[in-house]
Amino acid sequence: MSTVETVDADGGGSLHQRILSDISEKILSGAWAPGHRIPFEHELTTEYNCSRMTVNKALSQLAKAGLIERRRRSGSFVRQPRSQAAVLELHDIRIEVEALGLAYHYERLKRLKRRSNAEDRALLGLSAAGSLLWIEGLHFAGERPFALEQRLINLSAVPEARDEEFSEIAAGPWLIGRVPWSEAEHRIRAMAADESVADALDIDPGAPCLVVERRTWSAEHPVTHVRFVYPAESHTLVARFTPSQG
Amino acid sequence: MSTVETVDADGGGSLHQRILSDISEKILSGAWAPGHRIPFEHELTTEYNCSRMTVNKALSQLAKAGLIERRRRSGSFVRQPRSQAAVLELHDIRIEVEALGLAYHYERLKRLKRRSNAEDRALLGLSAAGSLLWIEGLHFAGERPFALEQRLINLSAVPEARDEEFSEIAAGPWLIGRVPWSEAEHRIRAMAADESVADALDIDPGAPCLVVERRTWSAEHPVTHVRFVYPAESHTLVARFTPSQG
DNA sequence: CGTTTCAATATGTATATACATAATCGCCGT
DNA sequence: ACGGCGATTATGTATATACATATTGAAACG
Repeated sequence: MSTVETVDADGGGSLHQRILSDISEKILSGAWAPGHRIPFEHELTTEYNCSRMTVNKALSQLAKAGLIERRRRSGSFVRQPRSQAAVLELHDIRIEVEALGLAYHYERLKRLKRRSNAEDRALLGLSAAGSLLWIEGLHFAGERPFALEQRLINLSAVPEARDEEFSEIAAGPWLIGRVPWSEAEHRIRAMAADESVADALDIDPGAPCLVVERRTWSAEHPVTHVRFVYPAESHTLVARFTPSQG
Repeated sequence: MSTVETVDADGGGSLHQRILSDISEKILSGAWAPGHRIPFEHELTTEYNCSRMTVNKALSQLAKAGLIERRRRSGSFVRQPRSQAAVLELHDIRIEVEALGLAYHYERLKRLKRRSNAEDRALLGLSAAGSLLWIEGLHFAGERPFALEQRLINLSAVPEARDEEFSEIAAGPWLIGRVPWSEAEHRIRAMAADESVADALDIDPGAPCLVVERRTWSAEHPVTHVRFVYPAESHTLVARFTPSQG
């Protein structure tokens, strides 16, 4: 018979995900040491009561990620470990500037309340529409622009922000004092300044800039997405690493 | 009829690989700009004359790598920051490139043994003079330069490197297999490409680049200082954080 | 006029199947 | 004892199919 039983239906994630995380867990916890042969595909097929394709996809992904190594006719093996983990502080621009011995001040450029569009939702990681706050501001070191800030605030998560003008105080410090964040993600890249950025930062269009974008969650709720644009000369990020176990 | 026609049989790689690399290429070359909707699965199915599963697997992998974003009912789109989703790990460029479905290869440009000068010692954090190795090489994604590597190796800490040519293997993987590192420091910034960098990476002078510098120690001894220069489009760093206690 | 409902559509995930390919094991003949 | 060769086995890659799910756009409704 050719009926397809869809097994899923558990509250959690997909079977694919479960296999992935189960095996990753065993490897990262050390339960399966490097060199250990993990069960054959057909054994996992039995264990998870699923097809070989499903197991195969999960194992292929682990192989691509470098966690395991696959050998025909022999099976799949736990690879020698790589290290990871970063420590890079949530940077407060005021502190950075003052550490340079310069006077800090902040200036709001724009403030706009509106309903979220698809792009906003992608940036914030929102699933449903809702209202949000869009804020643009400039951080100064002495008389020179130091960084441009462009920020989205999810008003469903932080309704109090609706009444804030953010004309004197930057949204970052304001949020930190109010919303306990549980997680953040940074994306760091280089970019050429476009017209409006160049104008705000008082640099030439096309000049290289460092862009740091941060998304913050509080208990699973997206809170804010902020983009800092620094002229290339004004900023270097520093991060220190130590290898995680062996 | 239920016969399965195996189409493969071309001298090159698999169909999966071909789809992956075709699309990666179009995106990295800029032919498909951010926001552009790439063809629907069923269209690619026709173009490559294959099943939806095959296309789906390739697109899913690109989504995981961060190159595209998939939206139900709407299609798949080129993402804003051309990125790959590897966390700011000890980044192995080969793995990054291969995750995009592109062929990786490395090419050594220069190799020089010399006594350290003041600048070298500053970069490595050395107090006394000594001999070191200066290596410059290019990492390729397909035919396109992906990153320029400039490296100093402290020969007092790694004397075995004296006899290595590093013409085929990059120094990174070589060192990892040999020297247990205990600490590393990263500096990240943006920079305009100068003449020589632009020439090596095949971009315009003045184009924005992301620069990642890493200094590595092994038991208090400086081992190596390496600088990776990425064209702005080819790379985004991603880092995740959770607050250290509260 | 706004809202609710519903069908169409594209992706997400799973199944069963088929055949290719690489590596290994064991048999066999010299 | 040794070298070669074929059978076995595990993974690699593709097909066709089935149904779930999210989102959009248009029709129906109050």
